[in-house]
Amino acid sequence: MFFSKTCEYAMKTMIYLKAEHREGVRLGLKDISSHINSPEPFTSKILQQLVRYDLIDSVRGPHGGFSIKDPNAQLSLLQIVTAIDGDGIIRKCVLGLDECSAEHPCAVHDEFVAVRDHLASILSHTSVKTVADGVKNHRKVLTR
Amino acid sequence: MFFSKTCEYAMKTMIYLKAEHREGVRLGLKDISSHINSPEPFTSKILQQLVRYDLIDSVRGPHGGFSIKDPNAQLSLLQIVTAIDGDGIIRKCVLGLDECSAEHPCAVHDEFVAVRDHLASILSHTSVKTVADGVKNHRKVLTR
DNA sequence: CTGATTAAGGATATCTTCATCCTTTTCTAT
DNA sequence: ATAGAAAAGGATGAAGATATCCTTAATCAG
Repeated sequence: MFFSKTCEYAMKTMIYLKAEHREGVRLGLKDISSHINSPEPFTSKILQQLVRYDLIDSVRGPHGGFSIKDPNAQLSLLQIVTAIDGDGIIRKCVLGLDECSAEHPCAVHDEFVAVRDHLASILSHTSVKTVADGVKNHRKVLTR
Repeated sequence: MFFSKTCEYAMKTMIYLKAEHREGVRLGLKDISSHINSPEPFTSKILQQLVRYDLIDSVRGPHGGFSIKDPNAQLSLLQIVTAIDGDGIIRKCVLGLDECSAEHPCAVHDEFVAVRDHLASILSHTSVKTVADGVKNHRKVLTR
């Protein structure tokens, strides 16, 4: 409910690719969608988006597949979310007003600034690596 | 982005009705939708929902219109949100998993529990009355 | 070079959300 | 009683999100 289905699958994909990452190894569409429990053709489109956003690499043909673009870069959940859903959840007024700020606040602005800052902080401070480590250790899951 | 358009309009409607409330006075569809900047026919449907959820009263005919059901009851934003959007934003897994809990956590469960609790707390502790007072004082707005 | 494999791309289908329109019902004032 | 006003209800339309399918392009193994 926080994020679009596309964004959910994108996050799970990135976490899975990170958790399973090994130098020179690529993971195929079937592998990915089965492990994150997502519809194959739809996941294919999302993988294309992630390639265009330079978050992952792709190679066609036998032993082709997908791998995270820069395994050493520090990637946050916020980067994935903003690439797919945009920054609306962080920036847009809760009541849908075009102009809403501390100077010109909507009826509930003051009540929600803290929640949105909290969300933004969690998103920007949570790295895909950290989350992927939890999955590798089998303490956290991507399905069920 | 947090809430559906329907829910945004519903919240603005409830806040407006509360702010303008006077004993025995009703506000019409045109009045409401113009003051909260929402499409009239769509707002009409939402008003019907709010009547069914017992959040507002309606009267037909000349001098008919809408008014909040129980002006003395303490109504929170959470009650409006759950009536319209359900409790998904509070309860559903951020990654869309059916089973996700502290015992069986998804990859990002631990990172998001605090944010969701924060949101739930704000929603349940913010009363429509408090928010409507800000609008009455012209410190907060419902349009632009 | 050829065939098998896998991702990319384009067209299309389905579902939900957002939105409008028209008719019916109810209520008030005269 | 009747006419006008206003909400209720039902049918429908438009747009976006979600999802699928089929063809094309790239890559690799033999």
